[in-house]
Amino acid sequence: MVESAPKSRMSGPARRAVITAAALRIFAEKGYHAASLGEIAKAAGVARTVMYDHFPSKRVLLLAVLQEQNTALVEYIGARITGRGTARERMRDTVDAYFGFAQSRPEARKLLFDPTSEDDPEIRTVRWGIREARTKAVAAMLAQDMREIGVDPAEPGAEAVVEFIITGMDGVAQWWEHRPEVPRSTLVEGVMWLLSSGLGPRP
Amino acid sequence: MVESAPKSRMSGPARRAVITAAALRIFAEKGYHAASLGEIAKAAGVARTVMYDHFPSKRVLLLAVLQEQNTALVEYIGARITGRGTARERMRDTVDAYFGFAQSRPEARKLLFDPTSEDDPEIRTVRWGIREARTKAVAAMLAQDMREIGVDPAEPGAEAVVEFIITGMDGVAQWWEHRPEVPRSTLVEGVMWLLSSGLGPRP
DNA sequence: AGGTCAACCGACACTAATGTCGGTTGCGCG
DNA sequence: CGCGCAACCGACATTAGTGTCGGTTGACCT
Repeated sequence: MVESAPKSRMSGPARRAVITAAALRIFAEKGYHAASLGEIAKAAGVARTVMYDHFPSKRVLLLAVLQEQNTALVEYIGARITGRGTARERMRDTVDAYFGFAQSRPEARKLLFDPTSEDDPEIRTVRWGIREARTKAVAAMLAQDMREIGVDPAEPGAEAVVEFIITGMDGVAQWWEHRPEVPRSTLVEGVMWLLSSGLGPRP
Repeated sequence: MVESAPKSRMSGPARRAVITAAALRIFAEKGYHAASLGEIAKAAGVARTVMYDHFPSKRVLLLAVLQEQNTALVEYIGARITGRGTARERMRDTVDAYFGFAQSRPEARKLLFDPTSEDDPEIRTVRWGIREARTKAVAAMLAQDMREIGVDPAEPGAEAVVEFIITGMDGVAQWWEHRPEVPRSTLVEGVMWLLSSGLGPRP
């Protein structure tokens, strides 16, 4: 054989990591259906059929990537939220941590939170669970503030506001990808400003 | 032939309308790639190949649906925004009109504004244009308010806030689909409350 | 050293989708 | 009435993607 390229043979876990990394990129860029295993395999530097030595199907591969990135998110946010300081300080830290995650892992943010209309029921369920976990976390943070100003966090209007805030943050994160020169602190200030005083005068 | 079902033969425009209506539903439900022409044809009550007598390709069909729904949106919002009243009143009317659109045409909202990662460049361009038009409209509305409170609408922080508001509204609209019993006015009040005073005391 | 396990791959079968072609038939219009 | 256009359809060609199978070979372990 005139073979020249010494394709490195990796250990199972190492190869799996390479594959999930490639899959994250491709899935985030094209969406689940438009992404093909062949393309992901190519990006991971292996033949297409090798995929099946590591993951039983494309669907399971996506689910693995989702789980992986979700734990990465939890670790990322958790590591930066000490839980110290006033409610406002903790909120600010959380907002900042979320933008930090969006900055350092844009594909992960996209894959985890962009509302792509998916037909597969299990995928739908998993993604909804991830999204809901985030919603709950934010709602819990805001519940205290709301009670203090005399608003029942369980009332529909309050829930809607929580959704507003969460998806609004995502929107800012998306927008940020097109304007990476804007410093993170500017985003945090803008969000905190709106959250604390609406369109009223800036403090 | 023992044919019994008298499949009605429609005029060209009428059939096209049926097809785009079906396509809107299926595209919104499954996304572009997961939706198949066969399925849409079935929903429209015709054989699959009839699709090609009315639209040259699946891609063009989607673009047609997008244009159609976008003009529907513009008409819907435009018809409800008189432009009279104070800035706050107009803003309230706009928010209400948007939720009205989301309520009466949930699939259209989904198709037009959910950020699905699409690979086709032309589709991407069209959808981005639609989204940007909405952003511009909102930014123009808010510019006046911002100037009045001493904020330059062109500064990055202000832009980010506009993105926050727009995607936040979308988030509320999505959430509303799961809680349709909540009256529209509650959503409008919630949004207006946050926009005018943040998480401060409700007026 | 040599044997075993797993990483790796090419060829194949299968499915589902898009798009084409030729033909048929209902409906409007002179 | 009859003529023609266009709405409609079934059969086909083609492509692209998923998942399977058998075989090869490198690396580790005793």
